Amino acid sequence: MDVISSVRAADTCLRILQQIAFAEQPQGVTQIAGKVGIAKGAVHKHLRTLIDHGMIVQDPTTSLYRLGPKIWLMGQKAPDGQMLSEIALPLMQAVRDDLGLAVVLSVPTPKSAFVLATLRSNQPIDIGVRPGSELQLHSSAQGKVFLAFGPADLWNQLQTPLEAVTPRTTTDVETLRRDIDRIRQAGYAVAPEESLLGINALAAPIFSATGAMVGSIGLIGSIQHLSADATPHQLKVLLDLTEAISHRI
Amino acid sequence: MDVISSVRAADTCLRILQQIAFAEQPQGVTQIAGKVGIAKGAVHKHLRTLIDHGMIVQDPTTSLYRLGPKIWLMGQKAPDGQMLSEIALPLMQAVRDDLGLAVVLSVPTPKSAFVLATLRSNQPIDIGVRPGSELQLHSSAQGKVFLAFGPADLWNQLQTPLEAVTPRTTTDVETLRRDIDRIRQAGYAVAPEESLLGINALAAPIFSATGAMVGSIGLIGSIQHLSADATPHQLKVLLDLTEAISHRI
DNA sequence: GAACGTCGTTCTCCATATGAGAACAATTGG
DNA sequence: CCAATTGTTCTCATATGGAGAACGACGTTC
Repeated sequence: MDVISSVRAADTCLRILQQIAFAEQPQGVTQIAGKVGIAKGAVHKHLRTLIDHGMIVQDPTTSLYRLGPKIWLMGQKAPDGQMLSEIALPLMQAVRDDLGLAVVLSVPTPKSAFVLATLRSNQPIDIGVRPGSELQLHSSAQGKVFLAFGPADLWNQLQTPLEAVTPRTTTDVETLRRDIDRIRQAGYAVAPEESLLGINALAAPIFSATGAMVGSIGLIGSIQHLSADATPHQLKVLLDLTEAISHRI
Repeated sequence: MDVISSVRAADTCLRILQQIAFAEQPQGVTQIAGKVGIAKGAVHKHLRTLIDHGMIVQDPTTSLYRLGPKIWLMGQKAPDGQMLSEIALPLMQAVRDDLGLAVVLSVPTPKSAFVLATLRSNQPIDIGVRPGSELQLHSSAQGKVFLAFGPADLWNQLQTPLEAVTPRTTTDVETLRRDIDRIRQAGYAVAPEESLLGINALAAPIFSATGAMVGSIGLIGSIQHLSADATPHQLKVLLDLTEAISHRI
């Protein structure tokens, strides 16, 4: 029962680490145990391990846990993020100001689209995506971009049956495949209300100099501002943006 | 035999992650297995787990492993590093240019002094410390600063018997205790040839606004440039630096 | 101030996940 | 073409991780 396995305890450890990393505030043992779904005692052992490595620290007064210095240094050494978001963010900003839509930068993981940086829309009712979120491959515009332009084995990572996140999510594999083919031809993806009713997304890929897909930009907006058929202006701005970023990498 | 335990597999996982993070180049399975000291097969399982979480990525062409985007984002969210090194680095730079010695910023972990950032000396033969290194508490100037000014339980974390890194390392606990007392009074530590023969270090603590010790600055140089009795000028520059940093946190 | 609720921490114990080691597959270089 | 590297997968005995309960330390409430 070991076949093609990963390490359970390590998985738990990383889930705990993520929980702490992407929480708004320092977390307590009970809180973490609840979210990760394992016993308090076990979580405590993991936290001790993480502390021993300097990955997290425990506030001496509140006894809550937060990220430690080693994580920061490791982050400095991660190659892609730095470049992508230093190059991409200024350009994204211009697009957000032009269109008034939320702009999202994400990169592919083996099973999702990982949100690296976001700019919230500047509308009164603003829409945003939390950095650190992972968007499903089949129910988001950025995910579908990755399926269309990413490595072939991404397709195999798809969890079937496809989860119906909303009534408008594509759950039929064959339909999805045709959608992906269309996206590959068009060079961009739309996902009207596939992740959340009332919300639409438009996304296009970013390529490195070697031609490999390294990420994507997504525009997010309510169906009022971003219809299922994107306006030519929105499309042009998006594709100009992704091309500009691709060009500078 | 569980008592006061941590999680072995998680420990292994984090050691592997560090190995990848602080290596100069992308690492292969065999290389990692060698350095971490566990079987290749086991390492492979851990790497798969880390990939599943987006912590690392495997280069498709070379099949080597390097840090992934999630680490970068987590690094952005780590609170202390950002502040410390944004505030400290410019001030450190001035000191390096003034004295020509290597300047090291480190923070305490439960069992070591963790090197966050360094400026190498600008001499022809330059001396430096790798960021990500962990200096022992008893055999380095910065470690002794932490013992003197840090939380009391750091002292209990000391591995006895004390390892004799060099012939001049203090290995007697009582001698070390007296040394620490002296450091606490003087406000700075020296560690002539205690880590490496021919090399001396001078260090002083950084305090937060609440009076807690949050890190230290170390000056590193050959015994020619930095003698066991530091010059008044060197001492003044160091203490001015740590005070300036403490003041701005 | 006593009884309560909640927190972080520690303990015991058993099903089981883990890591050693060997074998396999896939490259690479001589 | 063989030899010597890699990265990957497999099997299996045994160490180990997680459930659950109990503990000690706070803070709150009546």
